[in-house]
Amino acid sequence: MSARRDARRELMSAAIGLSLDAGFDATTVDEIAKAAGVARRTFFRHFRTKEDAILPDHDACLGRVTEFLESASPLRSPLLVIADAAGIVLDMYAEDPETAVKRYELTRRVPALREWEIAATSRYQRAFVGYMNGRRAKDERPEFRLRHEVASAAVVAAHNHVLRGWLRSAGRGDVRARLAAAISEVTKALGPWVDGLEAEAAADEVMVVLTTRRTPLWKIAEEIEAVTGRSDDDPATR
Amino acid sequence: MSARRDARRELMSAAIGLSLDAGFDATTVDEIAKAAGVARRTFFRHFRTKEDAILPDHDACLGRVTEFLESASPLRSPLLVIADAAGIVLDMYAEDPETAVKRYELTRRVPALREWEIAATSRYQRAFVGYMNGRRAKDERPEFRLRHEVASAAVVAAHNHVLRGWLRSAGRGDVRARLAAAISEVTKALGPWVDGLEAEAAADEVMVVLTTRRTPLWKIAEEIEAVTGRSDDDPATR
DNA sequence: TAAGATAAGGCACTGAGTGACATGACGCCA
DNA sequence: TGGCGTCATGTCACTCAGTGCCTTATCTTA
Repeated sequence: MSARRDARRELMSAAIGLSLDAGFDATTVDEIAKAAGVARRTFFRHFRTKEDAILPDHDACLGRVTEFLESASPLRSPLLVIADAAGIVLDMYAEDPETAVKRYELTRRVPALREWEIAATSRYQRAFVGYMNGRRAKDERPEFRLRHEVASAAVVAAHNHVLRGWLRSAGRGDVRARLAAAISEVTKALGPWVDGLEAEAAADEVMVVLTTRRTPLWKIAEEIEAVTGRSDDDPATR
Repeated sequence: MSARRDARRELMSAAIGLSLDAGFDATTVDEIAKAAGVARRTFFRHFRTKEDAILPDHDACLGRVTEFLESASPLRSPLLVIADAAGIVLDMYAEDPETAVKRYELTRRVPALREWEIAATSRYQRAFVGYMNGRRAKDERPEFRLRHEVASAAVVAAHNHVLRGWLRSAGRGDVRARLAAAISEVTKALGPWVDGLEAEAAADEVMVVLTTRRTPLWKIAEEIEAVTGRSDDDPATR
């Protein structure tokens, strides 16, 4: 089992190293396998394609994202939930800045890798749309569908923008903070529009707050804010 | 010259037909070429990849789009300009609904085609971002960059949403009208945010209107509306 | 009609990705 | 200790996309 992990890691770093050195297209799977000390066939046991060996494991990350979405509180604003989900993706990159920067260097240069990455981000976007539609499964008004598409695209765009900026700066600075800032910008513009009609309905909804006698008021307020996704300087609920 | 066009068309319809019939992956380039009555090598003179032969000519369309963007009036709202540019893409599909529906059927089933299409749409999105950044090249405030990314993503998402809906309905109904409606929705939400800071600056700008004595007032008003991208029921300028 | 350009054919080659089968390491149980 | 199943790996052979190079046909223009 540990041998397997090692082979995978060896193959990844060999693929990235050789591609940075000689170019992605000029690097063959044979060379990568040889450099990693395994057989060519083993390469394809670990990675579906050559691109797979270079880019981060979006399959696994998408799994974490969908899991997160499925277990997200139905009380929280959908827009904020998908924003948090985008944070999971960002974390994957932030976990290993050095490799992330190397990968970025390659995706900048190799069209095939760029397209592969774009396809991956679009899968996240589809997951976001699916989640938002699910949150309003009963109400299938087409206006909602459009807004969910646009909101998901906006969150993904903000995420990508922040990520690219961070990678261009060689992985320095606090990405998460920058994402939070960008998301708050997006939320400011899209929040009222996206949960506009839902907010109308929700305004009349009874909300049950379970807490203890001892809990300080500010903490209860904080909880409600986190769950409903609003804050006192939010124009929608001011 | 006409022979070339014919070969290209033959190859496309053969590729689409055979793929619909037997599946994209199970259809080889040899078979497509044979069905079109040309040599295998000729196929690759017309199309870079097998996917290329199935999907619409996004290269050409992207050319039209960038040309349109380059020649767009610098007075018009950037958001509306890219919305019109999205209309150009939609027109490509609307031009031949029957083929568009067939292609949609294939992209739904074949991951490789889906990813190809996604990569194509992302190129449009990059063009939109480039255009918007160009419009504000002097002002490089990062807030703008983010907003341009989000706005472009939103327009593309709206376009794709409308396009998919139309294709699912087998190409019936007025796509352009639906796109206009969706874009107006998006503009409602994003307009003030996207050209927010520019609007502040533009509010003080002197505007020179060149017209003739005879031109009726309503026509001048129409021109100004078209050029500045606002209307009387637009909350931003109401 | 000759010359020159341009599209198409023929052919051989590289390299990604797959399927079938063999081997070798490791743990489990008798 | 020996037999057994499992799982990662290795070996070999194959298909097919995509490319380079050279040849052949066709069409244009002087």
